[in-house]
Amino acid sequence: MTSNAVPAHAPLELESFLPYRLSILSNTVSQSIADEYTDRFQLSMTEWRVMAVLARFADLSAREVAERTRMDKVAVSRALARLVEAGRVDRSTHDGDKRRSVLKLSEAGWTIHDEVAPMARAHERDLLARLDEGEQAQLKSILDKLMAP
Amino acid sequence: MTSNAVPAHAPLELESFLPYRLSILSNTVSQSIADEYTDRFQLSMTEWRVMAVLARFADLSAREVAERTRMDKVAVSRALARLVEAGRVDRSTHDGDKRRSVLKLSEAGWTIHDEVAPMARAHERDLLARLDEGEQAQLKSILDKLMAP
DNA sequence: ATTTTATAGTTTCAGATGTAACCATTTGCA
DNA sequence: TGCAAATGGTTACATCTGAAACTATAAAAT
Repeated sequence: MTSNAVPAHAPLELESFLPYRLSILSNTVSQSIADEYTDRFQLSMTEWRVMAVLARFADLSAREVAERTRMDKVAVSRALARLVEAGRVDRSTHDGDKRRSVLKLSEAGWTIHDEVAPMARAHERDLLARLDEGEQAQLKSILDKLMAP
Repeated sequence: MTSNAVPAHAPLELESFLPYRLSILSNTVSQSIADEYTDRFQLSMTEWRVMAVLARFADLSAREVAERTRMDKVAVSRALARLVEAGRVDRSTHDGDKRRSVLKLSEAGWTIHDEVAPMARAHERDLLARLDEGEQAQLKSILDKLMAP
């Protein structure tokens, strides 16, 4: 009497489940980049992200760094403490608002940045080399749509 | 004398840097799914991943679960400890090899699975709804290429 | 002006994570 | 056979992480 049967379970097919695939791909890529700088510069992935944002936008506050990196403000606070301690980021106080910090890469910070950034770009290039021109454009456009607010 | 100038720093443009975009997208998607089951079932993201794999492939060993989820074997061991403790996974010992465990979802595990899996699929559907048919096929094909070994 | 509310940032605590060391069992091979 | 190397899995440790509580300052409301 199969007409009364309990509906079969419907497990996710992880191999083709988009959130799962994105997670695997993202972790693989980020980790392989991080592997190149963590040992060499004693730099964590969160610290590098903060540095990359400060390289692009100077004089941000910690909150603005958190917004741009999409990291937790606590994580940013801790990453900054280490970066300032290591002399890689200069921190001062905002003129008109003593709560806000004003952050920028130091000389030493820029030196590290200028070594790590090309490595990161090389990884991106290697990854994109698996796609032809058209596919690269498609990917960009698709990510735009998936990430639209 | 600009011909002698030091080369300008070349910061990454994070907005368009692929590894960064993948990371943001992946975290946003996975987290929004997890938000729906963590509180309701006291289930962590790693635990859910283990359950999803065991739903699809029964009688795996812990090492096989680690392979399929791409999680660390320690993370798997701990997730399994909690799942077994909570009665969501049944663990026995392999007949011919006393080192290996044999894992499967329990009744209670299946009950939870059958609530969470449709939620996860709904999220994937909502995400893919931002793309037309052609784009969905392109994305699939592009991910295949980016994730090829 | 004074009080309330909001914001920037840090600290604390409790849980999660990865690496390395570890135990038990099995396999390979002398 | 017996012993070294490999494998499945857990434990210990040190680090990292997020939520909530906290401090200091600024903005808004009365």
